[in-house]
Amino acid sequence: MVSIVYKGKPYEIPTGRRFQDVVRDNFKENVEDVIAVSLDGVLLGLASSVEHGGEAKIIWKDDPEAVGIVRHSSAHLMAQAIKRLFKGVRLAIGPATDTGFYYDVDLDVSLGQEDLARIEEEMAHIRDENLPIERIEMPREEAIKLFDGMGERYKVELLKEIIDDTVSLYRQGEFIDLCRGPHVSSTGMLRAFKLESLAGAYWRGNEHNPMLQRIYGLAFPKEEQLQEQIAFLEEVKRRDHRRLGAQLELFAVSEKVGGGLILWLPNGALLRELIESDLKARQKRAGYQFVNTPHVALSELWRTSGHLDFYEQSMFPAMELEGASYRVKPMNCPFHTQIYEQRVRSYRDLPLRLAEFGTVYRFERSGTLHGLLRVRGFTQDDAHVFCKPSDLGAEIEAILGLMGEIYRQYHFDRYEVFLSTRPERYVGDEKSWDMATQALESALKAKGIAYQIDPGEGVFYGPKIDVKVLDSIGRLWQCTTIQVDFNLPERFGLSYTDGDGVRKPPIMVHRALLGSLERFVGILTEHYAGYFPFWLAPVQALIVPVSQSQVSYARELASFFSEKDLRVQVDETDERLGLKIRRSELKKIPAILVVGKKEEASGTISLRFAGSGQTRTMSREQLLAILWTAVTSRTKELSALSVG
RNA sequence: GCCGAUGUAGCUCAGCGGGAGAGCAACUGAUUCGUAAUCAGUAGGUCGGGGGUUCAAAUCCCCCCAUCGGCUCCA
Repeated sequence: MVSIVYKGKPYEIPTGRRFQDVVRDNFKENVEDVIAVSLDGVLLGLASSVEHGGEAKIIWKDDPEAVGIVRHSSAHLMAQAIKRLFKGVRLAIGPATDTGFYYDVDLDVSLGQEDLARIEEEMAHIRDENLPIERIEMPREEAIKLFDGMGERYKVELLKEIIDDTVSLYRQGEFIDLCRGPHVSSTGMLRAFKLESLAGAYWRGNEHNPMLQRIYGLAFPKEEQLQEQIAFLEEVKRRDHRRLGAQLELFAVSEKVGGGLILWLPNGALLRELIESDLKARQKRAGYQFVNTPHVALSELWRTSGHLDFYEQSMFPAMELEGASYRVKPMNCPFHTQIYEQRVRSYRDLPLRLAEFGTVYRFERSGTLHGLLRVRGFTQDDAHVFCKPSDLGAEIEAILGLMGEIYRQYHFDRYEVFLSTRPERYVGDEKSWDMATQALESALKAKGIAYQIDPGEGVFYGPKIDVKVLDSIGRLWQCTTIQVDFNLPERFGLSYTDGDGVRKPPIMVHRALLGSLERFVGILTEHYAGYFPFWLAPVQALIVPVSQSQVSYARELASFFSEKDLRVQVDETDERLGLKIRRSELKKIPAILVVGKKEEASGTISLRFAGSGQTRTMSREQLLAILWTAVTSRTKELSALSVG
């Protein structure tokens, strides 16, 4: 007998009794809605037996702990369905994910989309069979024999690595799987699941191991949550920058040019130019000087910098010409060290902040390319700050400040900060690493920025701060990176003369605020779902005459606004108003300026806000004031501005 | 790079051994229009590229390229 406290009341329970019975008979709760029990904070399935006393809490469907259990049980449900449909399948692992689960299986035939539907159907059958899910404990050796007999070699491999003498298995109907649990108490409790996609995955994530077939599914305790997730995925699809990029004519990739190489179309190039000139202005104000450097350099430079030792697999191969060997640049830093070297530097020159929109090329495996987000050629908003050790903290703080300022104007209100420490392969001594790491950490603390440690994720030459912004639908995107480097200055023999007349090596801080401009435009497109704020919109306003007779009035207005540096076009096509508005809406032009007989007679304009469809009539001067406010204030929604 | 899928008109897609098609976009004409699709007509394709099987290939097979979903990788 042990004592279990539930809702403040103690119950005397015999050991060995299953929690299912305890919940039903002792606690008098409806087992149907119970996912699991938490005993002193440890999750136990209803199929587990009572071993010791403690404080019990029931995990209901709505509880946050329920979701992981449901997903894990859904993975078992799918595995069972697959075993029924495909003979000779060998199961690998089937964990829960952020939105559902997956199971890796080894199968002689390759699965197709139709199989997914069949498996899902079979899962529904098993659900309807409402099979009880039982927990079985047995000696490890016995379990090995059992799975070996079933031909489940991956399970055997896993079992052989378990240290415990006793292992737990879960059984539902004819299906049995090695599993720590907990699980829901019957297959009938799994109501909300949907198979998503098929993928290849290496056994244990190692590319030298056999490739298994992975089936992804969504699973939630409740149907509404599943529907919400499906809606979210549709929203993600709607915002896909590749789709919007084509629709809004921002960028293209051409098979004839090559994968991962971006062609910026006029609209995208304009967007990029706006972002660049804003960045340039802000950085100049912050004491940066802009430089330009070439796209290739002698291989020797990359030898000196250490890239050929640590980074070669990401670099394009060498070009041999006139007995010299050249490489296309994967980074800008070595060039900036050479700009530093153009003069004898004194402590009075520091900090020296060299910035460049430097286009770099990195070889990415073909399967990893993805729109603007993963490319082979991209432009970094790069800079290198050369400074004295005593300046380091202030420089990092200044960078963090500049970063926050820039994020705000793109309506990224929240971001997460990661501090990456020394990786396995690194250059330099541990003492420098510790100093650099500490400098980053204290700058974060001084700025009051919360951060997480990312152990071993630093760059080979130093620790770094990575910043990921949260977009408007809650996704994280890596943008800013700030890396401290004691190594490169040493490799290139950089120095400055200090106040005491001694030559000392400077510290170099590598930093990119937006990261890559390609990537950032991709992120922005998804963040804004293609509805760029007024100051960024490639075409800011489209003047639409109601009929051809207002074309000259429309042209007159167009030159009025163009002279005030607004990007305005006139739709002169001989179409109905409805169609012209529709086309403008599809292009996501923020302001539609409708002019008909009435407007022409009164010298006014009817402003229609894209998206919302609201309209408001006003004079050209009033409109100009609104539009200019939208530009200077970086307003997200034009309609949010009230008439001045 | 690996696993799977896809590649047909500018875009979205149907056709899957025997006439290369639809809608939208484009162009021409009619219409002169009041806030998300006016009507009619015209033109548009080496069916991703190459090789093979076949009397005959968009369709079947092989190789390559690109894209998509993953895996791995992402200093």
